[in-house]
Formats: sequence, C-alpha cells, structure tokens
Amino acid sequence: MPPLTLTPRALYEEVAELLRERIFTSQLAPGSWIDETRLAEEYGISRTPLREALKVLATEGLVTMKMRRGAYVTEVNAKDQTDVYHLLSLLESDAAGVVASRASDLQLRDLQALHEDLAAAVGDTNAFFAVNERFHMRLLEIADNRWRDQLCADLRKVMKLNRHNSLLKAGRIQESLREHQAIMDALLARDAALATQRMREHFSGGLEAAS
Amino acid sequence: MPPLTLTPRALYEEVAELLRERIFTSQLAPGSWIDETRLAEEYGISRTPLREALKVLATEGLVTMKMRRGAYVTEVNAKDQTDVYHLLSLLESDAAGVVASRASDLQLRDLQALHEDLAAAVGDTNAFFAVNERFHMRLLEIADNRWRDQLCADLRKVMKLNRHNSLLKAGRIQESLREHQAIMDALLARDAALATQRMREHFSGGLEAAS
DNA sequence: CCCCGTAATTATGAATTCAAAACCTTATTT
DNA sequence: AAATAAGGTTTTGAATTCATAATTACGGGG
Repeated sequence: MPPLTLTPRALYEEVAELLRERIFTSQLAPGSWIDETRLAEEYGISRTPLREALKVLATEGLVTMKMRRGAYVTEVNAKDQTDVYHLLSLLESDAAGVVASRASDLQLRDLQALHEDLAAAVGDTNAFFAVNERFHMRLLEIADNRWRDQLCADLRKVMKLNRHNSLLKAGRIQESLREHQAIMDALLARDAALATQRMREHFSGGLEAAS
Repeated sequence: MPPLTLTPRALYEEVAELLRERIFTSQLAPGSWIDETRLAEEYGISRTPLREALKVLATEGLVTMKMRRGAYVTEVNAKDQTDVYHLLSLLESDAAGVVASRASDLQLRDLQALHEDLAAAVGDTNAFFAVNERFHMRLLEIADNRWRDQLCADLRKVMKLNRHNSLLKAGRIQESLREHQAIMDALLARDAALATQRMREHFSGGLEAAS
C-alpha cells in the first residue's frame, strides 16, 4: 500500500487550513506580511493554490489583501473583538432557543452527555477547552441551520486571531461550567426563552473575563 | 484620455462581482455547472483569476466546489431560504436595537431622510426596492459593526439566489412602508427593545409574504 | 440488444512562465 | 548632507503550459 494520497480535500483547502493554524498560533502574527514565495516553497507547492487559499482566508476575514502589495494577516483591534463576540453571542443564543424548542429527546441526551464530559474535564484545562468547543458546535448542529454553523465557525476563527482573548479564560472554568449547567437545565426544560437568555449570559460572562 | 484602467479593484474581485450578477439574474441557474474555459474566454481573461473568483464565491456560499468536477451554482432549497432569512432577521433586528441606543441625532436624521425617500418611492416598485435596500444598509452601517455588515451582505446575496423569493414582495409595498414607519418611530424614540421587536416583525412579515 | 471495457477527448488542478508594479539601492545634484 | 532620480531587484498578478482525473465515444463480447 504505497502513497495513498487519495486527495481527501482540495489542495487549496488543505493549504488554507495550514495557514489558519499558523495564524491562530501567531506563527503568522497579526499585521505581518505573508510571503507567498517563501510559503509555497516551504510547503513544496506552487504559488497558485496558495494564492487561492489566501483569497479564501481573505473572504473569511482572517487575511487582508492589499492591492498590488499582497496579503497581510488581519489585525483585529479591541472593537473588532467585541463586535465579533457580540455576533457570536447573538447567533448562538438564538441557536440555544431553537434547540430548546425543536431538538429531539435523543439530541438533548447527546448534549447532556457532552455536558457531563465537560464536568469531568474540570481540572484539565486543555480538555475542558476542547469539550467546551465540541458542546457549542454540537448545539449549533442540532439547531440545524448550516448557514449559521458556517457563520459561527468563521466568527470563532476571527476570535482566535487574538490568542490572549480566547473565548474561554482559564480562570473561568468553574463559572463556565455552572453557566453550562444552567443552559442544559433550560434546554431540558424546553424553555426556549430561558435557554436563549442563559446562553447570552454565558457569553456576556466570557466577555467580562476577557476585558 | 485613453484607457484609464487604474485597476480600481483586483481582477478576481471584478470577476466575482460579474459572476454574482449572473447568478442573481439566473443567467447562471442554481445547480448548473460553471464552465471555466467558456467564461474565461468570454471575459477575455485567463482561468487563473476566474478560478480565484470562484473560490471566493464558494466561501460566500454562492457556488459549491465539487472535487475534480468543478464549480456549480449553489442550490438553495426552501429550508435554506428560511434559515438564511432567519439569520438576517436576527442580525438586522439586533442592529436596529443598537441604532436606537447608540446612533447620533445626525445619523437618525439621515435614516429619517432615507425613510422619506422610501415613502416618496411608493408607486415605483423598482425605486422602492432600491431605497429599501439602501435603508437597511445604512441602518447596518450606523450600527457600526463591520463584521455584521459583511455577514448581512453575504446572506442577502444568498437570498438573491432565488429570484422569486425576494426579500420584498411587490404586493407588500404599502405594508412594508408602514412597518418601516414603525421602526423609524421606535428609533427616534430611542427605544432599543421596541426597535428590535419591530424590525423582527418587519422581517417576519416578509417571510409570510414569501411563502 | 444491452453491457462492459478501453481509447480518445475534455476539464480540472497545479506548476511554470511572463509582464508589470512596487521596492530598494545607489549615485548624482543642489 | 539631504533630497531625489535612475537603475536594478523583488514580488505581485495573470497567462500559459502541463499532468492527470473524469467523461464520452466507440467497439467487442455476452
């Protein structure tokens, strides 16, 4: 069984993902110029798919194209940060309401299981972060609006541009878990307005912690 | 004064705009395959910038890339339509609330002027549509969240994929105007909750008319 | 007559090449 | 010495070329 390339995704998407990773880890720092030639060489590809990937990232907002002078990692200032956060809060809170109204019992049990994983992960910060993200993703999935999923995914990517303004501060783990519990309670009670409200509070807690 | 190209935008953006126009006017119909070679030839450009434009459109959701078989105009079904509409409603209603809370008096007067233009355009359906769009855009501008602006712009593009599910039905002009009046009243009263509420009603009216 | 396998054609994806704009270095002039 | 103009270099943007996957057309066999 030799190479087995199989091309799971298009090359330009693969490259876009690699670039996102570099941006999120600040290997490509906000405001810095992106050297197409160097990166293409480093990845062992031509500039063509790399440039396609950059255009995708530009549409997502991670990268800013300047006419005739190439691509730069987007700089998000404090206002951008809160603006994006506000939108995430709005979209995900609404999603929580939808889930409370329309999720099947099975789906709610699924979320509950994830929530229990979350509770079990207190103590391991990294694991908590990961499960937390999975919980939010799953909630969005259940809300069943692929357009919102995409929007939230993109917004979360932008939030990651500022490494130090993570959506979830290390010091807030206990509090965050309590908020999640409150959200789960509202979901299980199938109280849409309350679920929306509590998700909004969850986000607003995160914002205060970030400032 | 000969050519004066001056390159106002990048070529790939120019092409993306042309393609959007074709998609919105159904010259490129939903579900249909996009012939790169033919279009590039028609526009007198190479496939390279055209393919970049297609990738941008794919990120916006207007076209769908299928591995090794090219680009297709996205088909939006009825659920997509209502899903996207729901998000627009959510985002713009929130924007209305923000405007009610935070707009300057000057900005509100600006909106008021646009609203009066709208009232004057009753009778000329096309003009009404155009001014209506300007009103919504201006409101978003004033809400001052460039990320939301971008999101709403993209969502409106997707709405336009279905020519017959326009955001504003011809038969609803009178009703739409009344709803706008109600929104303006709430804005001028600086009642954020009411403005949000009325914008939501405005959208929900549009949805009923579309179904 | 239909089905399948193989060759020819076509279209995609990516590399390479090319033109021109922006940048940098250097030298000349004031 | 500072400013600026000229020339060379780098880098972007776009066209062209090339390899390969997919589709179609064709022909043989069941």
